[in-house]
Amino acid sequence: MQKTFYITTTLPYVNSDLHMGHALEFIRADAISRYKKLVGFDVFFNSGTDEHGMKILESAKKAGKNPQEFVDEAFERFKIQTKSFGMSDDVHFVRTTDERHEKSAQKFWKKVADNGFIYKKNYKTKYCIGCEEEKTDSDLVDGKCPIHPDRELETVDEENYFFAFSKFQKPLLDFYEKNPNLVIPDFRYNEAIAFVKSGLQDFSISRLKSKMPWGISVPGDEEHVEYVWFDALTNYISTLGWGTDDDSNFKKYWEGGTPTQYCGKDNTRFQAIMWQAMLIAAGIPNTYQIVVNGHITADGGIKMSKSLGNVVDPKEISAEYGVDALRYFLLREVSSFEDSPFSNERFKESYNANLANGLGNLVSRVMKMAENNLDAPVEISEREDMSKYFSFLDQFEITKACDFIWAEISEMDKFIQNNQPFKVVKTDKEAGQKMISELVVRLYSVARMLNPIMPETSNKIKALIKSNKSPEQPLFMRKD
RNA sequence: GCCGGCGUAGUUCAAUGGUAGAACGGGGGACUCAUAAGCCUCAAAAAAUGGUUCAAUUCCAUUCGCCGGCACCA
Repeated sequence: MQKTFYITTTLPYVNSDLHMGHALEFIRADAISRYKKLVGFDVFFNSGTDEHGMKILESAKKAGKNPQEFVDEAFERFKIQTKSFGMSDDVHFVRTTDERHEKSAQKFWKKVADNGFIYKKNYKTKYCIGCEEEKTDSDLVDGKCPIHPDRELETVDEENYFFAFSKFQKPLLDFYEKNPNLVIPDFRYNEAIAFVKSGLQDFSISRLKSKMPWGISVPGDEEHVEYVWFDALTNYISTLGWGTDDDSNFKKYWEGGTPTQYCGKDNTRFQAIMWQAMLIAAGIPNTYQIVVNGHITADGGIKMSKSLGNVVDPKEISAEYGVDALRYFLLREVSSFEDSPFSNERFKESYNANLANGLGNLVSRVMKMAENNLDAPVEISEREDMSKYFSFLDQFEITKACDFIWAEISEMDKFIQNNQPFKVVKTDKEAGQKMISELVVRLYSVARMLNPIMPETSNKIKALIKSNKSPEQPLFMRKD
């Protein structure tokens, strides 16, 4: 039977547009998904939108829409935006307002409750009337709302459901012990373990429907809805039909594979700790691996922010330079695990150096020689060994995998310079043709390796080779 | 405050107890198949102080600077 592979992104809160960090996460997961397909896995790639909660309710109200209408429109925008990232066509989008997800999430709640890990108790929190929202201790400055320091904070005291998170300290630590590669990179794993070691407190996981109706009803209690994060995290298995009549995908891809999750570093706690505890609580196998990305910063490692005017929108990059160029930068120039800077200047420099002058120019020079000097397209065998390249991807070292490809590009340029097939072919046709054919074979292998990284470009190069044509337009036009 | 990490050419990153590598950017050169691309070549770096050592960029300590983690942020 074909081996299966499951991979997921986190679900962006559908309230706002996708930013560069989302592009990074989505494109990384997409690249890994394509790589697994390339090496023969049956892949289930999950992504989608988180659509419940107070903030969405408020945004909908502001826009004068009912929340369902609001999230429906937002989801359409989301889908269009992911197109500009070059996501695979077969990605499964889950929405937390899907009926299927709601059923699954309720079933999950019930399971955790049946296992004795959900209970009711009073929940006290502080509420700022100025902001009209609950405040946590970390929101407060000197015990006051930083936005409305003159107003007294109200204490909210209501009955809520709680998740018995504290009972999972030992189970989690045991699980971590047995799975030393759960979280990549290791320094993020260390942070998560340190957090669990410092002690866990139970969490409130519901809200009173009378105050916040936009959520999934708590099974057996119509007065409450599930608090967003408890609901949202279950998407990773609801998308596979867990807890529904047809859970064959869950069995096939989650239980039968190595479920892998991508997330940003701000999300480590949710994915590596809470979600894992929830899975244990429900008696469901844990995630196999969690890959944590760094953040995209502006030049100088500072935060991107509207007020500083240094925000770079992935949609705009994609529109100006093409989807594959955006993918290239995020997969090669952005560190696989650490924070990395992104600016228009950096992007353009890298684009010109590596895509226009590097890859694009090489395709033109090789294929021009082939077109002019070979009588027929070169026969290609797809059997050659690419294990070294693949081994980087197995470790999610995507930048190193790209370095490997570009090292080959550079080798080919040097080969042409040193051996001058364009000259040889004039004096010794056979020898020249042989060299050119070899170059075409090597170019094809570059195209194969590019498949997960730059799928469109990969296909274009393969098509040129199969028809023995040079590109009519440069693959990547130089930008000045 | 506590814990962890980092500080290397203009920039982004490597490696290493014994001559510090690369890429981009900058200077120069020969060539021409190619997108004035490619190739060759030159200049250019270890935050500071002290210690261990025959030898420290690497190990240790201190100072300075930066970053991350320290729970309801979905």
